[in-house]
Amino acid sequence: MPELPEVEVICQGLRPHLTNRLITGIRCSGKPLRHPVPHAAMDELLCGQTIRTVERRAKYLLIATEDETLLIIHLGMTGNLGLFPHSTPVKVHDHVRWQLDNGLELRLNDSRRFGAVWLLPPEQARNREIEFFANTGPEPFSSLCTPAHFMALARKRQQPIKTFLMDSKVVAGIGNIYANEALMAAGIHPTRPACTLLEHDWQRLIPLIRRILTQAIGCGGSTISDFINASGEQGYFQMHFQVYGRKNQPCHQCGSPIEKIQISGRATYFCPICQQG
DNA sequence: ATGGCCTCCTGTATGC
DNA sequence: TGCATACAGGAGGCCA
Repeated sequence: MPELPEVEVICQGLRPHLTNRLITGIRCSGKPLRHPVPHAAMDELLCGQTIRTVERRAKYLLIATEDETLLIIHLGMTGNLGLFPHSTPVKVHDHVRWQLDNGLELRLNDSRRFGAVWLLPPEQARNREIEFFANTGPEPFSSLCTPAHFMALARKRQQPIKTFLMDSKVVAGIGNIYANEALMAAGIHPTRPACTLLEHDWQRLIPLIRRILTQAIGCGGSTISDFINASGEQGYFQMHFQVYGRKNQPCHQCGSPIEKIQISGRATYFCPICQQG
């Protein structure tokens, strides 16, 4: 899926096109995504509303209207959002289309249908951190992301640090790619038990997580197979991967072959020489 | 409470 | 070429 950088790139790309646009109609394929698409609720609460803000929280895109109704979109593994003229032929896996008053429509295309769409009425939307994001950890860039935060949650966690970083209850937005890359940058072995990281480890790791996410956003995200931004352009951060997808290729730091293992069922890449910490 | 496994679904790559 | 199998950016549920 799009991880935090890819959702941020889509969010920034869509914002100028969606802000102050009127939603005039909603079309659905009828196929469920992760959950049934709330078509009727969107017809009732979203149609005729003007979009005021477009934001990101974790890997979710948040689109709020003038009366503070909140449309929440998650892209799962293969979800893509793009703007197209109404007349553009609908593609296979175009599951939701939000029609706008300027002849364009926002289309959610998702072949695997692991994505999801929710609609929160104004009251719930105002309390979204409690109503919807109660189990979502702080943003990586938030001042809440301190060594103390991570150490408190990791205190009894024997699980691998990589799995811990990917736990959205711990910190939002870090998926498989950026967990791999951040641990490489910090020289930390991905299987190291989370509870064994000391304060100075977190003091090093947290800024590296932020740096990598920032660089990825600056590159327009990472395009592995099918990620494209809202304008249909690819991202280029994959050119900067140090470990992800580089099994048996030489480490850019020391030249030894990058190894690939499974951790909690997820592909994990690391340099056995550079990541002994 | 913790951690590992499985599932949702489709497309693509790989191997026989 | 054709078919079977493995694997892929997420995340939540279930079970030990």
